[in-house]
Amino acid sequence: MKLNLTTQRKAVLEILQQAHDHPTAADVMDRLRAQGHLFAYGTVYNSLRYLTEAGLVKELKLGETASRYDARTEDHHHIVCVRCGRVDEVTMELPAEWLARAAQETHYQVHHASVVLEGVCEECSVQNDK
Amino acid sequence: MKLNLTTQRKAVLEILQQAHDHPTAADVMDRLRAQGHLFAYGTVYNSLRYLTEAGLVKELKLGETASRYDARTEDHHHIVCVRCGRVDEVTMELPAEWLARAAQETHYQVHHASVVLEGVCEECSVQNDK
DNA sequence: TTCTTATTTTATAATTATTATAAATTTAGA
DNA sequence: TCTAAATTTATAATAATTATAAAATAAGAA
Repeated sequence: MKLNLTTQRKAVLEILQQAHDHPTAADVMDRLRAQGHLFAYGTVYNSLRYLTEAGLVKELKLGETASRYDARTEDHHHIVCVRCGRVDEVTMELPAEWLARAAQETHYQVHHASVVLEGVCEECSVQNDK
Repeated sequence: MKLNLTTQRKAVLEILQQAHDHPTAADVMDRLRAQGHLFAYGTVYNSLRYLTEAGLVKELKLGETASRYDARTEDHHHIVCVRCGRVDEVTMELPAEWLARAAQETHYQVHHASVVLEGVCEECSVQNDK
């Protein structure tokens, strides 16, 4: 499958590559608009799906209602601040030994692991340090 | 806050306690109907939220479109079969040392961890063992 | 018990995130 | 340049869930 990066797909990808947070489709839409790009909503979703299937971005389902998107495609985990909703990366991998034991316990072939941590980010715990 | 278990809330709770899988709201609705209970959809959602807030059940957001519910309230993780969608429990805890390192890396106070594994369940890998 | 108030259920409408559809536009290759 | 394929657009549809307001039920005070 050859890659077909149209103007709108490229613009969406660039938004994600420049983003330090993990924007939702609606966030991407807003940022495109801020750059003067007025694409159809469907096109943004379509682009996000295309880029995801092409392996250029990852779709994150962190238990919120909306998916988030991430241009960092190396496998990694996430941590969500329960106060402000901010999402950060966790680059550490789960111990292979732990995964092996999980496979043993469940009798599954384990292909993939995703960890979502919850906690309070540094900013929030400084602000509200009661 | 005192617990107010109405007929409908009790019925929903019992469905979840008897379930070996991890039913969605729609599944719960179906099983209630199969028992002759015809509650309003909103009531089922309302009951699920009530029971969740009361700590009697847990809401699982595993990256599918619909939430699943679990009457097992001890903290545990889940594994999803990518072939058949079945969900099983993983009772092993993450190593405290791993969580501590994650806290250090992210500068978060980590409150909670949830692991979702993906793989192929025993049945599916036997069936389709190409 | 009866009256009053609070809680809950019900039916329905509204909302949110997302996907589907069909026409119009753009792109690419013959 | 012509034709076919792919893509964008605008809009409608869908799925899961929440909100609303009226009706029903439960609980407490008199």
